[in-house]
Amino acid sequence: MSEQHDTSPGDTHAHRYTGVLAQEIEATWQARWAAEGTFETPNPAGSLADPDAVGGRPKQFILDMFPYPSGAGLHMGHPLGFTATDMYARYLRMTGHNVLYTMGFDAFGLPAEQYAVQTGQHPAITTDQNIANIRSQLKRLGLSHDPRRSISTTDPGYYRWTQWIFREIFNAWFDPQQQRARRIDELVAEFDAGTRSAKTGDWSTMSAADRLRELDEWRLAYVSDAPVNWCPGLGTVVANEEVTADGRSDRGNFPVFKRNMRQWMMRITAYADRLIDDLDLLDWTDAIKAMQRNWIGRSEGATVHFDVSGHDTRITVFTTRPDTLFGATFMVLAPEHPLVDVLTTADHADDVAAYRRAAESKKDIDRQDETREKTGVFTGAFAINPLSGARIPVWIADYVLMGYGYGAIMAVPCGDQRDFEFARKFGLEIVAIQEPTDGRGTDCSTWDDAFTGDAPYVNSANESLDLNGIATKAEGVAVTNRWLEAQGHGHTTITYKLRDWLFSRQRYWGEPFPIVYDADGNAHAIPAEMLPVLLPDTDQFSPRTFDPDDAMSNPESPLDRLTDWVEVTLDLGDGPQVYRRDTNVMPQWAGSCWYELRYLDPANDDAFVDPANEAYWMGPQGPGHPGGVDLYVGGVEHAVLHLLYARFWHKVLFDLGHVSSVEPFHKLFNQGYILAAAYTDERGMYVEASDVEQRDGGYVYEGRPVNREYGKMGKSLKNALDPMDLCNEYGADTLRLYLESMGPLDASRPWESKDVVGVYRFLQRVWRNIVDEETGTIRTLADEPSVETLRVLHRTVAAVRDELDNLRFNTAIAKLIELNNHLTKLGGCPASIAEPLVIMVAPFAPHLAEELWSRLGHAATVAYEAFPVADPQYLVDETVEYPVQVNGKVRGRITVAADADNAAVEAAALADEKVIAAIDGTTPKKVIVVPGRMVNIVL
RNA sequence: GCCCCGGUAGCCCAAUGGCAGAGGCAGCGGUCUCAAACACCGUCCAGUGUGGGUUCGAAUCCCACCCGGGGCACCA
Repeated sequence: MSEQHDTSPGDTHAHRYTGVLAQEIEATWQARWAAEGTFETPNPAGSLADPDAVGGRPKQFILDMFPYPSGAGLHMGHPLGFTATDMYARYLRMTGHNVLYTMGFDAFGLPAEQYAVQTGQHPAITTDQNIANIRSQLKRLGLSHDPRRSISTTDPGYYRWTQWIFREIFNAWFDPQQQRARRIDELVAEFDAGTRSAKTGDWSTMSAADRLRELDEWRLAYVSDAPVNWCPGLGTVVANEEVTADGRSDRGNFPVFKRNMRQWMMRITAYADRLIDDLDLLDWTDAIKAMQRNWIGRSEGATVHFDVSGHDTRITVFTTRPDTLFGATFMVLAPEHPLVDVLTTADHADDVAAYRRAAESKKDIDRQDETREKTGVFTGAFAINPLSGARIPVWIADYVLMGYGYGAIMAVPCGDQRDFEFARKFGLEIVAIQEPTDGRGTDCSTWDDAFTGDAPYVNSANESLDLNGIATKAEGVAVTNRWLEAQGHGHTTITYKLRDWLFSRQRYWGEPFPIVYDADGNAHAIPAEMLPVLLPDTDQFSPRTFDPDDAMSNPESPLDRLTDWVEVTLDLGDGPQVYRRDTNVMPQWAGSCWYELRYLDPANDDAFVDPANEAYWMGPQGPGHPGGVDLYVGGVEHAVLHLLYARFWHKVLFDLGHVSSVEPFHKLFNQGYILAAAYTDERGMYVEASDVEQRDGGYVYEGRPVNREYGKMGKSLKNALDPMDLCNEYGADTLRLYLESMGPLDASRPWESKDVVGVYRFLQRVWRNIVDEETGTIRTLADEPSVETLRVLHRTVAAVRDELDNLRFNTAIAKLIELNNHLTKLGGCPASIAEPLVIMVAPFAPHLAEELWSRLGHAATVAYEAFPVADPQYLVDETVEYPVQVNGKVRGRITVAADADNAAVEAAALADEKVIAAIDGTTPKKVIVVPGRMVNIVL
């Protein structure tokens, strides 16, 4: 990978476009772009304002998911997305747009902290070094960023505003009637006026401390003592979204335990409906929308109350199938359900206690193993089915989860597979309440599984409710819900899988909370003018970590140790008092929840963004348009976490009047992964892919045969390639072109180093068609281009525009290669074609294009030259060749004038010799003429 | 198990329901070279995962299945 595609010493092509020349050209133009501020983008307002330069141009805000500045630098996935957005941004500039395009760094987080723990070096230092390194790598790729707008989430000038937004969220509540966030003082005013009742008591008689507690019940950011994901191996709690399906931490892969702890939460659940509903406003793929809908998990059904025999209490359940209530033959509580203690009879107490102990000790991962048999025990209690009046047994079982619905279910074994299995195992009653449509009959003892489809109801009537005869679930549900509501047994309900967002972490390298506690333990937000709360300096970066399996350990934040910092005297309005600082830090997601907004106005000290700049770059583009970034490109791995959190913050900012856009990211495009061959030895361990040799149709590593597979390029599969190595060998323009020509941007594709030479040859031919390889002078052809050449040119112009408008870089590149191949066959490029060619190449290979543009005699950059427009007269041919099919098989070809009508085409087809032979005297039943396409004769 | 995405030449990939091929790689033949590499010129290569259906006509639309990738999952 280190050899360069250079001319050998004896080569006479002194001016051939080689890897070495490419790098010289690239360095020259990168320096010039930086010196001239070529890609600085004007704002309508504020410190970057230049209203004249903004002009009447339409705007486009093109955004990449910003990278974590890893010590390893960029990996190949980064330039894949980044060059795609760069090509698009450059194209948009050449089509008259004011383009905002820049790059920042998501620089808080675990890796820098862990590196600091290992080396003793402060994470701020390594972070700065890594950012400097990545900036130079980005520069080498020729990305047309506005360098003035670059930010890092770790910069106090940035996280000041992250803390400020947290403060806004803390000082806001969600009004369920208006379905939006409002300021907390408006809630206080409603309480004072008596127009809204408090949740925890009578506001008018509450103590000051109780009133603070009441407000905490409403705040969008609040401290809660609730089950959280405690990860002893990391020494911190983590969010639901950071726990993998098998109950381990996303980072580090340590076991995670559910524990009650006092932690900061964000009330994202209040926004569940809007987060689902507003997906309809977005230009995202259905796949990503489905993932978000899935994660939020809105489920419509009913709450139903069951009386308990001999108790003055009711068991409340959530069900999506209230229409099957007549079939509820038992109930199941989660083992942790608070009613278990109340309901369990003396003779079942030992069994229940033993079962609860066993369930408690199980990790989530064990409880989620779906293949294992159902378990459970009877409590001895009986509930009353409100529809049938039947006495039904109450069990506990760990297939019912405390964290969903009410932690209790009504079991309808005939209509729910889990309940069916449970009933079969423990011999509980199964009654059919529908006549299954598959002919299995209504004797459930013969059934193999539950029946869940639409079917007429049977056995489903009491004195005041009759479902029998109804044939659809939808109607059955509606009728039952009306009855439940009328009888006071329940009501329609919507539940969500989405939980509130656990927002605090017991780490060092993150944003400190802008929160202090008074002597009574009440939380107070630090006034905006006192921000930022700087992350204090220390050389003890590590939280206390524990045995990964020690579920009962307790978090200890690194900031707890800094007693001088924790105790602080502030005047929050009641005179100077001693406060205790919050010692948590925010999760890494915080900084990425709003970074796109800071790009708009990065140096603003008065606001996180000037409203005029937000409205210009991200405001709604018309009625019904949600506003937001015009194009957001990044990996699908952020489908839930980042995108959900950022949407939530944006909506809060919208509700509070800080932004005009309803959504942050209008169009989202997910790039694919770069895959590469990876090799495993006989133990199944990955071996260094670059050291594997191909031999006799097999693959060998250190003399031993290895297996080839494909996987995402990266460290873990030992198949990573450094993009900078490619730049060193061929130059950045070749790398850019190769990455985007491999396939559509959203497809994952295997890297094949041997294929890179294809696009490299293309650039070499473009160069050779314009520049003499011996002398370095321009060698375009003086002759006017033929009509045929003009047709190729204008078809290419039209096609490249169309492909780029739709982000199809691979086919756009193919069209340019086609044009260039045509020119190569001519023996060179006619002078009048050179400029449109160079302009069209510019978005893809900007350095090469700048160099050619300059050599063609232009002093200014090509970056703002108008992209060619196709002349329609060259897009149509004078004649068209039609294939003529007889019964769907091509039997002949005719050439007719392009403007011939269908009758003329048909006549010409029927007159063709080969067609006449194929028809063989029969009279065609039908002749289909597809204008411009083909003729089909049906016999 | 459920939900997405994909399956076209040896490989990566194109193809508004209309002649299966735009582009690249590899292969093969040639030019250049003492020879090679680079470069250049030319050229071979399939019936679109499988089985049905709709249609004058299907890679494309519909149904079922197979394979690969991703997400969710005892969510009531």
